Amino acid sequence: MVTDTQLIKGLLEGCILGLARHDDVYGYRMVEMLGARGFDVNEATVYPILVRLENRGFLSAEMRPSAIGPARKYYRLTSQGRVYLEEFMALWLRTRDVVDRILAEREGEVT
Amino acid sequence: MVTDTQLIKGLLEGCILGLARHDDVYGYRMVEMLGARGFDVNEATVYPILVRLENRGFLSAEMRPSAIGPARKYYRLTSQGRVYLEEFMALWLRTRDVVDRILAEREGEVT
DNA sequence: ACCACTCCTTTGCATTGCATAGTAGGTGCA
DNA sequence: TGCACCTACTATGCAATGCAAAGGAGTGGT
Repeated sequence: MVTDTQLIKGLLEGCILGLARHDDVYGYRMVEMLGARGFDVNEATVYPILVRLENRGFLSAEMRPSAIGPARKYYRLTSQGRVYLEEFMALWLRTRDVVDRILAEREGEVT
Repeated sequence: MVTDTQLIKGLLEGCILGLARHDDVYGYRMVEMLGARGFDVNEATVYPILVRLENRGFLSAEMRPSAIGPARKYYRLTSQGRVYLEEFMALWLRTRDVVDRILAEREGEVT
């Protein structure tokens, strides 16, 4: 499982917004989804991020009853959140390419 | 310039090891190299990382005189450091792919 | 009554990047 | 000599993040 605490700093926020892009999702479900995709993260990691994203206006929340347990807090991406997600994705692509380039450099290519 | 404080957390360490992979490099030069590759980082960010990597045995240091200024502290990747760099690269590739997959998901692909 | 599962919340800590500031060696020009 | 200007490393303190640990509350099975 991909779980280096330092490596995923800052990535989770964007990934969580990404998960809520198409459908409303509740926190516990996000933990499961992230795990299924390779991010073995803790609930105590995801929930504070959701609170933060809601406070910043990137997610809106709504409680809905569940048939099999306590009520769920469904999160929906706001229009502001959509803009922020776009910015995050652009930043991610650039950062990703910089790292890839540095790690791929061979002898003699150094400048 | 790619400079989201949170996004690059944990990435810099591996990138710095990567820069010292083929040739001995001194700290000030690394700041320049990172900047040239798209990471606009501060000296106060790079030097503590170098100290940390040296203490952990991943880099070895040696002072050498310079023709144009004060002596430079050249860092060389140790065999331990080489192993650690390999591990970092593997972790990076996995993490990168997970993020890419989450951000690329379209409606209906959600599970 | 007890346990397991689901779902959310809070507290406190370790790690990291970095702004800020300081120290110091060397060159070149007046 | 004095001074400006690079080069190069070091130290302090803060903010943001992930997360271990713990708890609470709802539901269903035995």
